Amino acid sequence: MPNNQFKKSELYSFITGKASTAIARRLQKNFKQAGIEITIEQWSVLYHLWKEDGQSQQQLCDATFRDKPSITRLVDNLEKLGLVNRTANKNDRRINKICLTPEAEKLQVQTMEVANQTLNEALQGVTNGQVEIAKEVLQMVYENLS
Amino acid sequence: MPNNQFKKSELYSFITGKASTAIARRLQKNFKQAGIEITIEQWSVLYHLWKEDGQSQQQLCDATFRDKPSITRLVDNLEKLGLVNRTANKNDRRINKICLTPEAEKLQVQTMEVANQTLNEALQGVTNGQVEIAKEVLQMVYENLS
DNA sequence: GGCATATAGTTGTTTAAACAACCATCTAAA
DNA sequence: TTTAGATGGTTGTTTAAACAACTATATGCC
Repeated sequence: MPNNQFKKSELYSFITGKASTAIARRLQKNFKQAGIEITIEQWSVLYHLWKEDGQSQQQLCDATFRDKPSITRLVDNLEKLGLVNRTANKNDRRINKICLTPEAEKLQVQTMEVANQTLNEALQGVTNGQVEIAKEVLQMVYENLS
Repeated sequence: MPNNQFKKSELYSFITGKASTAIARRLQKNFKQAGIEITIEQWSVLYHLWKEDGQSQQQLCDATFRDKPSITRLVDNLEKLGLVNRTANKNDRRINKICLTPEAEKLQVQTMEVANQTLNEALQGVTNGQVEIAKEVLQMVYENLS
């Protein structure tokens, strides 16, 4: 196992994900400074609805890598905020279709700008090549464990 | 801003940290399978106490990248589990010295083995060189945002 | 010594994650 | 057609994160 020596020394920072925690905190802070009053978890759901509106909760589970109870409650809170609506699917009454409100549509441009800016802050001084490799590694980790 | 094009396409996965979430879940699962009944957050505190016992809560905040209330409650729970003790520092009564119990010492070898195994699962098929670069990128992200 | 300020830690509240248990609806097979 | 199993979603409970407000102790300055 040739990787072992190296892997051990990297154990802690890989497992705890300090970098992604740092990005998440900074994004939340930048949202707040921009007067955007949503959590990053709520934003991650909206992000996928902006890509494709009207998805089911199960589809949102797969897209956001969260379990069903988590999505139930995130949708609950987004509904309370007036950002999405649940409507029953007519063919299959088990399924909730989650749709964006006009209010949520308005947030898209603004939040994506903040998110891009945050990522630029995070990746300052990192080359495209390095980011490309980091992305590949993180993708492989994700696939190895899925 | 030459990186912009690339960065945008990576926005979501970088921000949400799917890889570190996946590692954390797998580690928790592997702990459970090994009959180890602690959370990964509790483990992360123990990890730093195994490195250096008797640290203050503030030192644990810095080491684990958590805020003071989080450490207060993690230490509360570790104390309830009989894994650490709080003792007052004699020179400065504001400071709690957090010390491992013999019970916690026993967990070290076992949990580090599970953590290493988990990391090997996660990094299967990834070369040392790639991991090295990923580590550098994540470290730079962390420093950029700290 | 007395007071402002900094530092260490705690408590309250909201949001979310993980996991188990649960209900409702659909599907497929006997 | 009825029944078993699968699928979509909800609820309950514990643990943790984030943030603000707070208490207690220490330090430095007048």
